[in-house]
Order: sequence, then C-alpha cells, then structure tokens
Amino acid sequence: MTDTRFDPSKADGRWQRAWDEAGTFIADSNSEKPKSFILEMFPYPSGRIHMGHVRNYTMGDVLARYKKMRGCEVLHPMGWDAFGMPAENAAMEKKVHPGEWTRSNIEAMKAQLKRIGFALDWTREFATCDPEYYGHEQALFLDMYEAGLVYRRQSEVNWDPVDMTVLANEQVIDGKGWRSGAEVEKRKLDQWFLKITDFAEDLLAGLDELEDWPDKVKLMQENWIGKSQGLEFSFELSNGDKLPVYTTRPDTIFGASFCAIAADHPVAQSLSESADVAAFIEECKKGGTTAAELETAEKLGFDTGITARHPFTGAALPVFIANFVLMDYGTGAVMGVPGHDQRDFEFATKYKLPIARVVARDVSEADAPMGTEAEPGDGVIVNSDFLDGMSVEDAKADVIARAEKEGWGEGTTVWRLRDWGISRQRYWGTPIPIIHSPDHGPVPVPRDQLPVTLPEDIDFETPGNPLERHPTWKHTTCPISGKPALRETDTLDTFTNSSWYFLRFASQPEDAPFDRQEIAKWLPVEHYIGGVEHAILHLLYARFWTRALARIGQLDVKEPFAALFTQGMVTHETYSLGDGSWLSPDEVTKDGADWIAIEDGAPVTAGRVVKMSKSKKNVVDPDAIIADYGADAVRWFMLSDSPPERDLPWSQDGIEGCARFVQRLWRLFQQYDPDATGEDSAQDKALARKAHQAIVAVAEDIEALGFNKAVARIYELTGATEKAAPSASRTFAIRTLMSLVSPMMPHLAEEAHSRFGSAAGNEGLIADAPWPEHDPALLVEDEVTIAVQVMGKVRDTIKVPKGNTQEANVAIAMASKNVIQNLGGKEPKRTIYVPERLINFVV
RNA sequence: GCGGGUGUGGCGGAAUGGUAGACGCCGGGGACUUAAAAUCCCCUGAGCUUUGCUCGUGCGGGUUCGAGUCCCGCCACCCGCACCA
Repeated sequence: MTDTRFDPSKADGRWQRAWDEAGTFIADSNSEKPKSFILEMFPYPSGRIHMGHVRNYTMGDVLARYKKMRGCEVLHPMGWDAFGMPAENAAMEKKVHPGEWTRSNIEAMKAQLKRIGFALDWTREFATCDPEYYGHEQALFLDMYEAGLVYRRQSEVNWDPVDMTVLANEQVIDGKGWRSGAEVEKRKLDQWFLKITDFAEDLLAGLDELEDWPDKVKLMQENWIGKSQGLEFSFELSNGDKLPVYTTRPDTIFGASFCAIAADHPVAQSLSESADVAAFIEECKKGGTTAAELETAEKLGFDTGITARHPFTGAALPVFIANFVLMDYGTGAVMGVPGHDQRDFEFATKYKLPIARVVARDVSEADAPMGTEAEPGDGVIVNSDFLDGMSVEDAKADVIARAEKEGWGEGTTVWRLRDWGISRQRYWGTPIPIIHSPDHGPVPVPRDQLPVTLPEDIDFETPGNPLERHPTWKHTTCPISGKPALRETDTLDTFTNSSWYFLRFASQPEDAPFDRQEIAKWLPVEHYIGGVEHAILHLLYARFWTRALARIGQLDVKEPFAALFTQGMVTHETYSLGDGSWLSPDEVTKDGADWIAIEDGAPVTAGRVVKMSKSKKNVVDPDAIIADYGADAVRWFMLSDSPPERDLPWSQDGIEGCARFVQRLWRLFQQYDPDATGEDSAQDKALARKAHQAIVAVAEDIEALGFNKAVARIYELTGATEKAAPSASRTFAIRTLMSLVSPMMPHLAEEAHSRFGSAAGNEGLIADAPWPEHDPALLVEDEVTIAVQVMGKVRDTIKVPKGNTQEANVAIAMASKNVIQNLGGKEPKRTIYVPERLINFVV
C-alpha cells in the first residue's frame, strides 16, 4: 500500500484543477440528459466567505454532484449580489470606491469558494454591478413601466435632519440616526413603485402549487399577503364631512366607542390651522417607519372635538388623530372597538373611553366584565341589538348585507400587501432609467442609450445621495423635445437585482436579459437553498418578478423555484470578559473546566451559543479551518449532526472528529482488494445487505436533504466494513463507500478512486461516475425483532423469522419468562399485534 | 406589538402513534508503545432494595392498549416585520 495518511493540502488543489481543466461542471444546455438546476442564494460580496456560506453551498453542492451521478445535466452556477449599502459605508470609512471595494471582495471570496471544491459552473459567473447585468435590468424596468406596472407616488422615509439624508431602517438605532445621533423623522418623498399588489391574488393562489416548499414559508407569505374580507363604510361627521373606514370586524360594530385617523389624513390636515393640532401632527412625525417601531410605540391620540355618527345607534363617537393609524393601509381611518382589539383597548384605557363587551363565550356571559386585555377571539355576539346570539361569522355577513342594502357601505377585500417601493436615494445600485423632462414629465431613457451607467468620480465626503450631488451626471436632454432635462437620481432597491438573477444564470445573451427558449430548458430551479431570513421579501419579490415577466409575454414559467429549502445558521459559543467585552475563539483557552484569556489569563465567561457575528467575535474563518483540516473535513462537518434546517453549532471537537473520519475512510479505502473472494458466511451476506441498504437509504436521505441522516448511515456502513474480514462483499462495501461519500468529500473520493478504484477498472473522474446500483433482493432482512409489551410496557424482545404467522409469534411471546411474570397468571383480555414490530398484551 | 418556528442525555441529534436516545462529539476504563501521538476494544440518561424495577422527550392537562409524535392551555428561546442582505 501507499501513503498511510490522506494529505488534503496536496489532494484538494490537485482535484480542483482536474475538474477545472476537464470542465467537469460546465452545464451544457444542449445536452440530451434531463436538466437539473441547483441554486443557492448568491452571496453579497462583503469581504470574506463565512461559515454560513460554506454550509449553504455545501448542501447545494452535494445535491448538484448527486444529481450528476444520477445522470442529470446539472446547472450549478455562482455569482454576486454586488450592489448594496456596505460598499458605500466602506467608501465613507476607507475612502475607497464602492466598485473597487466590491471587485476586490469578489476576487477574494471566489478564491475561497474554489478552495472548498464546489462543483460550480464558473463560466456563467456575473456580478449584479456589471453594467451588462444592470443594463438588462434597466430594460426590464422599462418593459414593466410600459406595461403599466410601475408608478410614482409620495411615500414616507426615515429622515435624518442633521445629516440631511435618508436612512435605511437598519441605520435607525432606538429612533436615532446611527451617525448623527439625531432623532429620526418621517418625511415624504416622490418614489417609484412596482405594482406587486396587482398580483396579490395570483401570488397567494400560487402557494398551493408549491408542494416542495416548507409549509412555514408558505404560511408566512400567505400572512404577509394578508387577504382579508371586511366592510368599508363611511361615518357621517359632525362637521358635515364623511369619514370612510375599513374594518375586518364589522360584527363588533356595536362595540365601537371612538374613531381614529392617521396624522396625514385629510380630516386631520384640515384642522392643522389650529396650533394644537399642528403640534400633534408634528409629534406623530417623530420616529422611524418600521412596523415594529410603530406597533410598540406609546399610543398617542388627539381628540379633534369632531364626532362621528354610529350607523346603527346614532351615538356620537369622538374622532381622534392617532399615531398608530397608517394612511397607507386601508382608508387611513379606523373604528375603535376596545373590547375586542388589543391596540384599541390600550388606546381606550389611556384616554378613558368606554370598553364594551360585544362578543362573549356564551349569551349568558353578556354582562361579564372585561379583563385587563382585549378579547379578540371567537364567540357569540352580545349587547348588539339585532346581532345578539349570532356567531362572529354570521354577524359579519349580516352587517355587510345591511350596509350594502341600506347603501352606506360595502363588503370589500383588502390586502395587507403593499406595493413595492423600489426607489433608493443612494449611489451603489442600478440607476433608474428615467429622465425628468420639464415639458413631458418622466420619460423612459431610449433603449439604445442603455445601460445608464453610474459615474465613477463620486464624492462620499458629504452625506446624502452622491448621484444627486454629482456636478454633471444628472444633466441630460429630454428624449422627446431635446431640451435640457434631469436624470432620475434614485437607484433601484437591491432586491430587484436578486429578483431575476437565476434567469440570467440559465441564459446569457448579449443583446437581451435572457433567452426564452434557453430559460424553458432549465427553469424552474429544481432546488433553491438559502436562509429562512429570506422567507418573505426576496422570495416573494422573485415570485412576483417572474410572474410579471410572464404576464408581459417574456417568460413561460410563473414560479421560479420548484422546491425551496431554508437552512439554519452556523452558531458558536460566545466568550466575554468581566467588563462585557467579547473575545474571539482563538483568544481563549480552557484551563481545566474554566475558560481563560490566552493573553493574560483573565477569567472568561463562556456565553450562549448564537449566530456567528463580527460584533460578538464568535466567528471562525473557513480559510484557516481548511488550511488545518482540508476541505472535505469542513464539508463533512457542515453536513453532520444538525438537521440542515436547524442551527449548526460550530465546535473544535467536531471538526477534529470530521478530520479523523476522513483519515479513517482513507485507511479503509487502502484495503480495497479487487481479488478478494468468498460470499458464503453469514457475516459476508450481512455486510453485502448493509451496503445495498445504504445505497438506497443515502440516496433517499440526500433527495430529502436529510444530510445528517445520510452521514449517520455512512458511519454505520464504515464501522461494519472495518470489522469485516476480507471478502468480495467487503470489497463491494468499500467501493460503495467511495461512491456514497463522493458528493460530500469529493477530494478524498477522487484520490481514492484514482489510486485504488482504478485497479478494478474504473477510469476517469469519480465526479463523472454514476451512483452505485443496488440489488433489491438484498434490501430485506430475513429476521425481525419484535417488542413484547404487557399493558403497554416493554417486558421483552423476541427475534423471529420474517415470515412467521401471528399465532406463532404470540406463542413465542407468551413463553417469555418476563412476560409470564408480568402477566401474573392472568389471561390477556386483548392482544394488540403490529406485524414485525410489536405485541402488546392487555389484561 | 404582529406573523412564523424551535424545545429529547454533558453536547449535536435519531425515532410511518409501536423497543426513546440510532449515529457523532465529550468523558471514563483498557490494549498497543521506552514514551507520546495515532489506532483499536469496552463503558457512558437518572435513580434503586440491580435475575430486574422505577422515573425520564420544556411545563400542566387530555385522547389511546400504547404519546417525543395527536388535542387543549402555558413557559422559554430564535427568526421576520416591507430602505440590512
């Protein structure tokens, strides 16, 4: 035999080069084979590959390699989601151009990915900041514009009044700007929107057909789209105006004790001449625009003195301006029913408004006092005149019917989903290809002038939008009149870049965003893998974008991703000093049972296991790990132990165990003996059976993305093979193991295959070899173990031939000493018999 | 606040309503070695009056011959909330 140790530092690079030179993973769209498009969410080039990326791409890689073994033509591409805020922050902090920073990050990260040995088709690589890519995106934007799917309106942003700049939600910390520290305000700007709400019904209905998506993601999207049936009606106001409101709970209308309107509602605005009202409206502008902030902020109201006439009772309800009502949702006005809505309850408690019960568990509890919280649940209607005794459902229908008959309201469908605001007042994004003409308003940039490229000479010294401040870039001429005009200086939300990149991976013509026929060959993506944090926004936007392109006749698919998998995070223990500062894993060591700082021996507290993050310093660099243990050990670790949808805690012991297993397999592979004979012993048969069972089980596990289970199967077969004496079965088991681990540990598998496997006549790369065949006759066992219970408690187990009759097995069970003892001389009253599993005697 | 999820030994986890803890890690004992590393073997949920018995899957109830799994009510933690990607 040759070496005794597998040396990844030599083998990894050798096989990575071999795959590159052979073009092993280049996808051929003209292949006759069935097509398989395996895609992981492409990375943002932040600087370094982190363990989360490694886990994500390892899972996709195993699938891609497995599919190839199964005879598919596999498309497994990689690219870069290259626009975004971090590049602009780097520009401000490090005085480096965002493009330069991004490009050098891409270069570094690509080299890292190559060292992990991923089976990627690098010929299709692109970055979304390439003018070719965003130029095609601008064309798609104009297609949608011309199809009426784009419009412009006023919308609120977070405004930093000191830096005079728009802030992302992430840049608002506790209501203050992250750099200036100033109190953030809401400010209205003209912004571009995509009409995703036009597709609300279709996006919702489409979820039903996504059988291979996790239920939880479909549920989250369903709730996000938020279809609700309700009543829209108008209150008559004491000042003579009408106040349209929308409610999903018309059944509780007799419990209404006030109305609340948004600060920018016309009724509120009409009162703003009063200093008090103006001051309150100003107060409502404080704070940012996030839902969490709005929902948790203290409920504030201002009594306008106006009253609204209740449509049934005629009661005069006070009308408040309230900070928790949004102009963007519904009509910007609500009826307040404090008894059965928590937000209304808090508001009514604060402003001492009546809290009436109109829903109870039973009519007899109509006078039961309200507790300290609203009761939003189901029940029967009480204290509500003609609705008394009805179910919530019936009462809703009844009120809507009456409103429609009497002509003061109508039942409507309302969606929680809002149109997609795509304007960003930032530099590092796709320029919106619009020219604002003094005579013709917004005009599309002519197609032959695309791409509208970003200017290179850019000033990041002052806050605000660099495109807006650039001395010449925005100055152009109107395509219609030729008169001086201004370019749109907003760029597109980076989510637009990731809404169609998978199409560009499948097809990359120069003169168009994609080729329809080529797309039809590959789409939909067979497996799409990424973090659950994208469950709603990215996935919904990509579904929308695909549908929009289908509607305007450019695509034949509606759903881009046939199967979705959301993987868990990579986590690590945290280490902190007494002063609360964090230490990284390589700054600490164990002193007996305690952790101490390596530098000065100071005591360290080992804290909770949380997602790896720079701020907590609990990160482990994949490069260093690969240098120490090799790519296969890291890949194996990423697949072992934790189910892929759950978090994976990184551990030093774990990676060392994986590296040991790589060597253990290597030792076993060296014992490959094509000339071994002998099939007769029971042990040989048992091993052959295990190997054939593993071929089927590992395939099933990989197809179900149960990588941790596949890993456990491989451990079991490895252990059994090691223990076996040389035989033809053992040789078969070793060869089987080489194939089974090849998607997961491709470098080790190639090395073993080239050195030992070729002795058995296997030529070429194992990456090109097929998945092993199994013998169905060897899948079944000929003996089964049956648990014997007395009153549901296991008292014994019996081993019986597989074909035994129920009578025979029950007789064997009855003869068991333990069973006799536990029956205590009594005859079983009943016997539960589960074939090949269990017998339960009930006395 | 709203929406979604998760909870099983010291740790990661396995288990079509049918033998809870497969497989791995850690730990303990032993073999080999001048020694170490590596490797191999055995043990490893808790408790007890130990041929065996009792308890045990976040907590409290329920359904069932039988519940980690199904139902009801809680608790804790994690993710998302529309300008982070």
